[in-house]
Amino acid sequence: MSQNKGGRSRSEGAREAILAATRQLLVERGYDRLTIEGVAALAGVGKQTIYRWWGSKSALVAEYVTHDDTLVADAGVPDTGDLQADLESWLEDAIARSNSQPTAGLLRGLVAAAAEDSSVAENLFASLSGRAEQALIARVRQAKPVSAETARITVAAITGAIIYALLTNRPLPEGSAAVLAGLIDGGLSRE
Amino acid sequence: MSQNKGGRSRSEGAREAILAATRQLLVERGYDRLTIEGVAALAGVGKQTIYRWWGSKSALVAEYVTHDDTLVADAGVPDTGDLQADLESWLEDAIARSNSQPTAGLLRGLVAAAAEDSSVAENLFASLSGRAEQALIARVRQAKPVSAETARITVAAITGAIIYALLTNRPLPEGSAAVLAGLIDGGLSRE
Amino acid sequence: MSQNKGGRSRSEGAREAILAATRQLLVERGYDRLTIEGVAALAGVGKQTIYRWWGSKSALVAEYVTHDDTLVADAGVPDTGDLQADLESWLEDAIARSNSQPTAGLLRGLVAAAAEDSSVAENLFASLSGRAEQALIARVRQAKPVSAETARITVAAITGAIIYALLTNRPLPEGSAAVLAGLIDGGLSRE
Amino acid sequence: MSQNKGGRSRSEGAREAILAATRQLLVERGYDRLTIEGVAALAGVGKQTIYRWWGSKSALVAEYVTHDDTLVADAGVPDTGDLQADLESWLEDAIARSNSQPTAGLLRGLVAAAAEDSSVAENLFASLSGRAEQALIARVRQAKPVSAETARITVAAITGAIIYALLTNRPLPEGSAAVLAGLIDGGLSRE
DNA sequence: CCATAACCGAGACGGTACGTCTTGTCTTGCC
DNA sequence: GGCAAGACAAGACGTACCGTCTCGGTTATGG
Repeated sequence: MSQNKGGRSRSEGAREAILAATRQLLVERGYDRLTIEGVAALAGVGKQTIYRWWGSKSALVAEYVTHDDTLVADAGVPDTGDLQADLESWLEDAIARSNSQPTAGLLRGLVAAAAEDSSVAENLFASLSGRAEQALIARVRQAKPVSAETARITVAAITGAIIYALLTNRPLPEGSAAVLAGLIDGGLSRE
Repeated sequence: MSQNKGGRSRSEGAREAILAATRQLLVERGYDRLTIEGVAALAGVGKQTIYRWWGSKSALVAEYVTHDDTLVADAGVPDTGDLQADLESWLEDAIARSNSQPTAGLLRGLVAAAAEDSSVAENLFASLSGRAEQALIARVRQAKPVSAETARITVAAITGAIIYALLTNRPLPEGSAAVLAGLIDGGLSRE
Repeated sequence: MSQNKGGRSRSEGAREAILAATRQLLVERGYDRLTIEGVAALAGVGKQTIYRWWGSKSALVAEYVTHDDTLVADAGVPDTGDLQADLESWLEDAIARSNSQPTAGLLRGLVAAAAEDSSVAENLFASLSGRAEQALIARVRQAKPVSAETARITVAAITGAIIYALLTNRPLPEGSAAVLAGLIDGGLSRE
Repeated sequence: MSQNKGGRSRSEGAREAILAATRQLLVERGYDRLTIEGVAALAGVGKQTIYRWWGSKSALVAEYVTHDDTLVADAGVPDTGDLQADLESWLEDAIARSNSQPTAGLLRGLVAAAAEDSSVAENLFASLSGRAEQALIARVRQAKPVSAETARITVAAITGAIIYALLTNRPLPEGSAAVLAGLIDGGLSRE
């Protein structure tokens, strides 16, 4: 039932080998020095198999992004009743993850890919911050009487701080989670 | 004294034509579809003239970034005594600039370049937010009794919000400047 | 059995187009102004297709030489019993061929190629005079009691006279075939 | 008096350094891998100095040829009264010279240059065999009642045999001088 | 149970761009 | 004005990948 008429089924092994090779080369070489030929060779696969199912480098990266669960290990924001503490612990985790190699290099490659190709951007942010973003926004609005838009901008500032640190190669220091959490808690209280 | 020993002097006209062509192609095609051959052809210049002085695509973009004054038209933060109002008007301007075409496309290309190459990142953020960043940090610390590090993180959150909006193709809405300015004013008052 | 393992077979059409383009450009521009890019463009072929199979300009010319049958239209020396007459008619033909355009220009190009690259020399002389040389030597030794070496030198003198005329741009005049044939017949009778 | 108006005279040192460098590179790399830049660098000279006086690679080689006396060390054919013996000793010398390194490589380069460029051919053969050719022709006609044309063709055969050996990388063996001399003596006696 | 059809690895194809090398011209400053 | 130095526009070099197109071979139905 997986295909219309006769014919061999798509190879799941090839698909996984390709996505794994994509990840490895993205880490090792970055987005624009990532080549389809390199992926094919590393995955032990013909180029045509890649072009058959993905069609372009960006489509490949776009799918890789939604497929790798380790990028957003824990999307859920804890709820102990203390917004400040919950935000802080979630941020602590997110910042630590974005600072550790090889994740940092991988993320930089993905940001490059997102900047070059809007479909990658779509998937990256849906997957990376998207789920967390919704949770964060809901959590914030639960505690503070603010509009959805205001909450969204606020959350963008937090996510943006992490990306900005990544791009400028200046990792966020120890107490950053507290500062950023305080930004929300204090900043929004006035509205 | 224009050069050490014998030999023709470097052509200033060629240098300017190359940087102008770099800008144009960055806007039109983005960073990874920007080619040295394309720049050379558009600038009416031999490829060797580019490689003699820059050596790589990223070096070319890195210099373009520091050379283009229109990227950071007004780096100075106004000082009327009212921090909230000053931040808001400065942000209004910065957000408007990052939203207008073709600047938005150009910035996306530059973010891609920065993500791929750390020397571009260095120059881009030194030039783009660097000067403003220092001014903002100083301004904030003048009004609030916070550490330099805290101020830096806070400013990163604001800058990051703009970049995040750019990357996700979701322009910041009207009232964003006020929200972001309020973030600082309210968020830091608790420290 | 057209190839070892998987993969598309070599294109015979491309191979022929490349050799034809080589010939045309050799005639039009000579050996050192013959470019691989020019051959590729004229043949409607990617450069890599040339480099895949030949690897250098000289290898290309070397194969062209063994491939073009018109260079040595008739390698056979007639045998009417009269050595002098047979040599003369064979020489008449060879000289006429080397004097006619565009063959003369082509031969000059090939001599240049042979002088630059010993593998071209190998193939050129194997193909051009090689077969004829063996026939001539055999024919001479059949009529005259001389050593193989002596016969070889004598034949080299005849071939050399034609090449020398070509190089110096001084075509051999009418009666040359008779003079050269007489050289053998008379010159060797003394041994 | 060496120039029209004011200004520095042409540097004889530069001229000689250039021709010496031309010779060296011709031996080391052959004609088509000889570059003007290489000559300029080796001679310690600006490129313009070469272009000012010669204008092209072939002109440079063409002048080098007429300038190097070692190419035709002894142009005179001895005259002891015995034509066969005189020819033989002259040929012995010529063959030995064409077989010895680095002269052989140099000659191959020059033949390549001659095949590519008719002005080089002109000078090469005027210089190389020209003087000797006239002497040989005169000497032969003094002994044999043949036309100038016949003598010229005969001499071409001898010169050609040496060039042919050079091009095919098959050095003429020991007794070759005698065979070639005999060719003339015997071959022409019938006329 | 075997023909048909879509998959697979491999790799040649026509192309584009790479970064380097050389050409012939043109400054530049010293002699 | 000659000269060494060297920047310039142009364009070929040989290599790396692009995305497409065969090749032979391998699963999978479905007639």
